[in-house]
Amino acid sequence: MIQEALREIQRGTAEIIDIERIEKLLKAYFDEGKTYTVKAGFDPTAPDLHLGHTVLLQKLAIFQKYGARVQFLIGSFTAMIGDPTGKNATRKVLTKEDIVKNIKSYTTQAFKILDTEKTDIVYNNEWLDELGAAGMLQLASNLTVARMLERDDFSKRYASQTPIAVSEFMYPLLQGYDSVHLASDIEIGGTDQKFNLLMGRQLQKAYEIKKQQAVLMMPILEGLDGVQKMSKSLGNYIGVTDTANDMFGKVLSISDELMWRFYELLSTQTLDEIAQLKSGVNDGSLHPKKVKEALALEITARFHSENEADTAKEEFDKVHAKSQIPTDIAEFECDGEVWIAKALLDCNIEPSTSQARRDIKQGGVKIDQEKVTDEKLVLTAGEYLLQVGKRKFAKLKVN
RNA sequence: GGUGAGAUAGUCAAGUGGCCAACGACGGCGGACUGUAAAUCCGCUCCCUACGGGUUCAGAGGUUCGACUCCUCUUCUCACCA
Repeated sequence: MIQEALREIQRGTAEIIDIERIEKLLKAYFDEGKTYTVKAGFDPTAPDLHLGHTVLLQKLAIFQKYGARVQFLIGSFTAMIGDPTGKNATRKVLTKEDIVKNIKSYTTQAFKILDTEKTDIVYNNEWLDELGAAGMLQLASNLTVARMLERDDFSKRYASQTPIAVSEFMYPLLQGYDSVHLASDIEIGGTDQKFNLLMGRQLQKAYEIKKQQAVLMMPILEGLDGVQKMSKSLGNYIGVTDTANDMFGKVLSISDELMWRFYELLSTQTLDEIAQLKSGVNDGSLHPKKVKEALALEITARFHSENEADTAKEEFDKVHAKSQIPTDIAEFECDGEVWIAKALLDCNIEPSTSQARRDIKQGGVKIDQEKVTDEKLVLTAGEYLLQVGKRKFAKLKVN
């Protein structure tokens, strides 16, 4: 029983520090029904979650299955500093209003995966506000500058002459202090959080709370490009609130290599099943596209419904496999005669008339399925279906 | 506080008086090929109803027929010293 739980917990992890402790906690749960706490911090800087976040959430859900109470920590205080992790520039600081606004949409999305009953939402400003300057100084005395600069992202930024604000140095300390206050048994986060997560262990020791959290790190999910981490600012993300169509299409657009990564980190298929799929693709008995479709269906169904996922697939096949026109197309209207380049701009499918001209020149623009060759074309009254490239569509009615 | 180096398009990075809307790389976009994949190949990549015009090289002034390139001040970054 414990072994099985451990296996599930270890799945897809990048690194676990102090696995013995996790084992003990599980044992206490199975033997005596004792619960324990797992902390995970979330930064309410953006209102939307994407699949990268759900990797963590799914792991938390596994823990809940095996007796954990999740401490869903909202970095309401630390958000005002801005976590430097993975950023190459100082993050802009949010106002309290922004944060409150983000939190609500954030938690509703998270509870699509987490068990509400076994989750405590906590805000770190509750205890960090109290800390005060003296508390801060005491906290800061636990860390040397040299050690701080060992951190990968700090040293990189330093080397590339990107500014680092002193306030950013406080971030790992405060995050670590959260673990002291909450007396967490386990904390999970991405590998990029290693420094911060370990700080929790170190501070728990320094503050003598008689326990040191185990640390579990998940790999960082790559974005659609397969290279950089999934993030909103890079625009390579699949959002939890994306429409079923978008979600399905986005999953299908990832590379075959990346697909296995997504399987490992996002699918609920067992590792054995995944291995089977993999060998099937390798010996040619399974088409990789079929496997990718199955993944896209699974993920889409998780955030919408199976019906919607199926519809998304049909829609997708219609548009791309048979190159027909999608069902839902944004519609626009305008008066009088319009120059084609301007029309494309007004319909938001081209960023400028210059770009529109270029695309026309290169044969990338179609009206009612017909390639446009004349870049001076003027649209007179009537209805048109405009298309740029393969995926940008718009309907325009000229009055 | 002192001294020195630096700031160029989405990013990195050339350019040190006219040949610069600015080499190159990456990214992005369009096309071919496909499985809306990846890889590869071709083209494009500031804006403007365009064989022309307008606005760009941190910001503000100045020198010059002419400045991304020279001078002055300002802002920001980095290094060394204190």
